[in-house]
Amino acid sequence: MKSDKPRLLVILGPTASGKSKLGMDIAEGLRSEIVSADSLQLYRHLDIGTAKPSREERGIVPHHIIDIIDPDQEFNAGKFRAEARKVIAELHGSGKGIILVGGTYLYVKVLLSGLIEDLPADPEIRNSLKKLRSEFGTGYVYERLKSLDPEAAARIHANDYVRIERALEVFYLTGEKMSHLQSLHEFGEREFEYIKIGIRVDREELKRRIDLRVDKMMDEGLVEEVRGLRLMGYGPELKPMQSIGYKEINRYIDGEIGLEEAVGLIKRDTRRFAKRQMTWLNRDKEIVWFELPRDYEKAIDTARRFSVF
RNA sequence: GCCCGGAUAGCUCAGUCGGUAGAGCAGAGGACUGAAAAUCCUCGUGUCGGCGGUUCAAUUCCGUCUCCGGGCA
Repeated sequence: MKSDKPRLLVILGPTASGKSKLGMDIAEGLRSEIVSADSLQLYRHLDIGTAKPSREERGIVPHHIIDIIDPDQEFNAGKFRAEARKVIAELHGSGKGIILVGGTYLYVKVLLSGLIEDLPADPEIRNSLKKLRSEFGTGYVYERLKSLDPEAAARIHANDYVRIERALEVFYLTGEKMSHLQSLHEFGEREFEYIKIGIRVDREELKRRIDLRVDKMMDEGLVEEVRGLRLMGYGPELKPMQSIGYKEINRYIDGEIGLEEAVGLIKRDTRRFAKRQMTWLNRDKEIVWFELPRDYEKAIDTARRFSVF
């Protein structure tokens, strides 16, 4: 029974696990294109530090949702969802295979399972909440959430300001409790057919790969890239400039730390990031796992069989 | 060779007026519904350098040995 839902091959794995290469290898010769679910590769001018696929690679296999906004533009999971659905509809319409390569699990999740509708971010509400926080402290803001939406407060830690702010924002935006809206939604949407392929890499091996990759970024001129961004007027306070690699190099440029120290911190933070990514992936029971590099051929084989179907 | 310091968690060190010990960093695990490469939570047993002695009890006091600093010859 053939459905006309778009079919997605989803490739998941921690940073530096070889997702992009695997995606490319699968796509080649399959009339497939890659949709990137990466919260940083979508910024222009952040190339080296985000390990963005090169021009040549993108010439061989078209990539989408890369280089779509400037570093000072706002982006979020909701915008990703809208953009990705649009791209996928187009690809599906022209009969192309679709490979979703995801480093940002939240983006993959909201694309595949939906998002509470009509709940955009509101900068004004956020700013006034931030003012409240700086005046009276996070605890005060948390108490407010407790009185307005105790269920949400119970699930959010008193120090997790980002989530406290969002839950309050939702309440002020809609007059409804975020906890209630979440219980209605529960990620129940199934708009696509998909298979999730997960890449597992031995911990020591991943550490080696991360170290190598960071050294390579330095050789390729990460410092120059960050200097260039600063010259273009993109300051260290911007969201993408606070991400791993950019944050540390900015501190180096501003004389806070030495270059070697910066490189060490990038490696460490990348390792920690990979662990956080794995926390998501380990919990996702839909993932079919492949140990790399050992199961490389097997992974490609499984993917092709799904795509050709 | 002599004198003075050190030797305690993977690393740097604190501490126990004698009752088998704890910080920082590193590391590990977890949460996550428009900031997500963000944000946040939890986790510290280790021959307290070896061997003797004193003591009800020694990682702690004493002796001795080993190693590492520094100084004097």
